[in-house]
Amino acid sequence: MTLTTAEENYLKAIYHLSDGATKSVSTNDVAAEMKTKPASVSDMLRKLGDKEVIEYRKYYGVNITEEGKKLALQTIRKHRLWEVFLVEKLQFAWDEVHEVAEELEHIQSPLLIQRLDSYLNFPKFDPHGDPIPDEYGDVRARPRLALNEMEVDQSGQIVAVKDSSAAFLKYLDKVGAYIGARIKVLDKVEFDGSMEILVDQKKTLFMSKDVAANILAIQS
Amino acid sequence: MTLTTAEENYLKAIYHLSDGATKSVSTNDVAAEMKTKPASVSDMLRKLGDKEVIEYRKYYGVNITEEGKKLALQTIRKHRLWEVFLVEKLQFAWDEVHEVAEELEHIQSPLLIQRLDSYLNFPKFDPHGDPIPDEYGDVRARPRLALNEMEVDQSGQIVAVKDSSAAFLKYLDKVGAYIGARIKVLDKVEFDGSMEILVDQKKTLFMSKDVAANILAIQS
DNA sequence: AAATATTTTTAGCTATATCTAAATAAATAT
DNA sequence: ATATTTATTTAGATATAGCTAAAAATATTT
Repeated sequence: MTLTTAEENYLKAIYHLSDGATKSVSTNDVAAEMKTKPASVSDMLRKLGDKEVIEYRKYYGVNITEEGKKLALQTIRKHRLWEVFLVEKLQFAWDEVHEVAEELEHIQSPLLIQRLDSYLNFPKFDPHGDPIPDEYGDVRARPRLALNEMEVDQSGQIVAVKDSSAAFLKYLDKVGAYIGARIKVLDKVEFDGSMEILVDQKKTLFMSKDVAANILAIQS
Repeated sequence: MTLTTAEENYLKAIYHLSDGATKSVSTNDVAAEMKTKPASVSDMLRKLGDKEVIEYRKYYGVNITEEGKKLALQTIRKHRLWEVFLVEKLQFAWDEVHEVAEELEHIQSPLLIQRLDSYLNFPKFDPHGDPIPDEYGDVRARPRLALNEMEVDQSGQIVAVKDSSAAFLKYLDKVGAYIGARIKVLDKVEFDGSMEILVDQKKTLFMSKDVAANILAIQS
């Protein structure tokens, strides 16, 4: 099953709106997400239904099929790998990558994606901390938890931030925390919830509970 | 002036067919190059004429304009930079890059190309030895000459091969010659035209006139 | 210079992806 | 349970990019 660029974009939107293929999605929601008119969406849903990537019952919204989920995850995989490339290799900022990745994700070449993945050292998360599905569409999305929820002696890796304001990112950069950093909780003060964190097995970092609550990590 | 992907491809074809904007090009030639029908080409020529990237006189073929030349060179620049990326960074083979680069060249992001250029260290030639235009469309295509036309003590850089058969490429690889290699002519035997070449200031290479005639270099 | 051949264009059709306006189905309120 | 509102679909346009078949212009032969 091959999809056009437009179909791929719609399918991706439906996948996102359906919260990873669980709930069903309305025509209006898709129109809002895609910034098109409901009439255009109806048309596209019929097409995607014919291709059996969604289950479409007129007037009752759509559910993504297993096949559709697989295709959507492939597109998401490509998008996120390109984001990693743009940030790590071409020095793009977090907020500059989305639009370009939106174009790059539609390049058709399995070899290209395979090689890119390898070149980037098989990253598991994109620069925003979102997980990158593997080539079979599996997302090994280990549950993310805020740093303040971790216990003393637990180790993990920073994968995202809740607050992505310039001020907060600047602060993180200054203290040497970053997406991908390996961390370990050295101490947790019961009184105010502030924490002592070991970063990359060398730097020690003190942070308030407020800061810790805005940093997301996976346990390892 | 912005062009669609299809328009960009036609313009590139016209640029190539017109031998770098000199001669005029017929509808049939464009149709052959683009693998479409002359009727489709007529339509497209009218559009490109309206956008003033070509000068179109019905029944008399087209000439590319200065504006069109600039745009075509930008597309060519992007194509060739991506080819360098695919070969140097993602280990693609020479003959695997064209189709993917054909897709990548249409990504619209000046920043992306600027950064890619810098990341690749401002290459002047693509993996086939074709020159990469700069961001103003200037092609500093220093004249290429066959190795056997160079004189003793002259230095240069290998930029292309005439014979790109697998056998010849294999041979070159084996003896340590490659696109981009810096070379110097150490000796030239008058009797049979065979040559002694210094490669990258370390390896010395003996080659027959036949081989030398199939290697293209620029002088430095 | 007229006839023939070739090239190019036009006219009309198809498919994708969008739109607006009108019609219809479903959901909500009275 | 009927009326009203909201959501969705259908019908009929538009633009791009392709096609075939027929018409027209140019080029080549005789």
